[in-house]
Amino acid sequence: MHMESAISPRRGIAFNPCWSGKARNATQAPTDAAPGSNIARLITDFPITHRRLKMGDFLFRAGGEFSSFYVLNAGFIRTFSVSEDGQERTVGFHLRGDILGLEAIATGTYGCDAVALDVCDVLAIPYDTVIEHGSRNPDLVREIHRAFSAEIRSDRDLMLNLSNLPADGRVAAFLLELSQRFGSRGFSATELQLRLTRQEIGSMLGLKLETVSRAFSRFAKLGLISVDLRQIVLRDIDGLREMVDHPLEAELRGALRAA
Amino acid sequence: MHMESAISPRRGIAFNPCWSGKARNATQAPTDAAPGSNIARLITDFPITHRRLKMGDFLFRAGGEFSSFYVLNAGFIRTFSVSEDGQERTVGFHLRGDILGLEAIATGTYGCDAVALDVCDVLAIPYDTVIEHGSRNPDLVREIHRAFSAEIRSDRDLMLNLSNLPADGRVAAFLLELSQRFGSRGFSATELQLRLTRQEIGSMLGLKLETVSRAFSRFAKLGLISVDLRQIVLRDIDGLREMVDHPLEAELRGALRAA
DNA sequence: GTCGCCTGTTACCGACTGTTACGCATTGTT
DNA sequence: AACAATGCGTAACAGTCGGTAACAGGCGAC
Repeated sequence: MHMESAISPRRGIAFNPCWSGKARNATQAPTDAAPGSNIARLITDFPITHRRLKMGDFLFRAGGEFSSFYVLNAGFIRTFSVSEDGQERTVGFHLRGDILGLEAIATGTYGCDAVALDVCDVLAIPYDTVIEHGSRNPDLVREIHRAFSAEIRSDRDLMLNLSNLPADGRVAAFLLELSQRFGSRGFSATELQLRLTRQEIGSMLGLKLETVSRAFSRFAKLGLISVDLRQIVLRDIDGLREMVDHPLEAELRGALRAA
Repeated sequence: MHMESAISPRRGIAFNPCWSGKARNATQAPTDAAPGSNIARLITDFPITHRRLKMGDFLFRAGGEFSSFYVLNAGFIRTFSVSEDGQERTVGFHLRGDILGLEAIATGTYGCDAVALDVCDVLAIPYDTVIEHGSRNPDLVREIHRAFSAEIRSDRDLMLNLSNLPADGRVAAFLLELSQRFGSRGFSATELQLRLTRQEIGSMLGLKLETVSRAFSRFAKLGLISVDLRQIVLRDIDGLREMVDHPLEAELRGALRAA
């Protein structure tokens, strides 16, 4: 069906261990950095299948039958759901180390679509095998719970942002969160290569693409960032934080400084 | 500290089995109805402590050390988080059968405050004991995963609503969701006793209290509901659904019918 | 009883965001 | 090379929602 990706089963796993480890943001719990890596490390004695995706391939589709969840080993994946009227709404943007498909356990079917934004390498972890291993490996169970729990946390955070911040604040928060996740995974925390269109970003933040565009333009004018299409350079992290915490003042101060 | 509630340890559990069972909404997965009940049923051979709360008591506070999660057996609980600037934002409204505290596993501390809106009876389920039991009871592990997963799902749904619906749509969706949850737990699905202030509802939906108030008034004027302070009677469920799906048309049609 | 406090309702105004439209650059196709 | 399609930036306009304020009702303290 939609499984045109290469499959490469092996014994043991080859989870890329090359993230530099130095968490840039000291306030962040280590489990947040890459929930998937710990789980992958704990699963050492049964075959894991690698799935390779090329750009545009689907890792899973909404409604598809659940049997495995996935740990993203390399590449970028966007998850989104499509409403009855055809509107596509981005749910998340995933980097190396992220876990996908956890939300499918409750109903037995995936709740959203997951599409590769780049060439990806994904570990498929069969759920039944996890359950089986869990009975003799409590650490694995704990680690899975941590991953679940972290997922709930970050969803909650996003929710609070969505419901309480104006457009500029949301966009600033989005950039900061992305920066922090990139940084903790060994990418540059200041030079962000967005793989999402304005449209996709907007649909994740509850904004229209023009609004996202305006926010980027404003930030650039205030010297907070530099924008070149999907290449964003963060120039004033504190300024962006200020934009999240006190959107109005930040706007005013920036305007004064520019004048 | 803040643990002034009565504690009554027992062997085995006495999870109130009196919900009528007939799920009113056939489209709903049974696990959604009361995730906690299944878990409670699976834990039969170790002591569970009941905690009784009176109105205003806290079940847990944000930042408090995590050791147990909780299944609400009777009563109503509101969870909320407080931002640095003192703003209080409602995270959820919980009924009998709901599980609380799952988000705490990742960091080891609770992520929000949970306060009783009424006299409550809560089962405290020590996490360590769950892990221990999980090793010989895979069904328990699965059930916990289902609860986690369902939590993520419902958070996502709420998130999509928040980011994509106008004020009226959000309020209508809130009422419908509440109706369905009340119904599936044996309460009336049409006569809702809100235990939340307009302020608290608004902070959950990303709206100001006046906006919530106005939405209620509009709905009442359109004959969709009757409002008497926190007592709401749903009079036109389909009309409310229409308000969620096509807010503009619903408003117009209603106005025409009223004229 | 009266006062103060809290919750809730309603009105008015202003700010922000969505809508629409247009222009431009890039990419890939014919 | 010309063309269409897509992504992106900008501007004018309109609609929605939040801020402020005034008022009513319930409730407890005094």
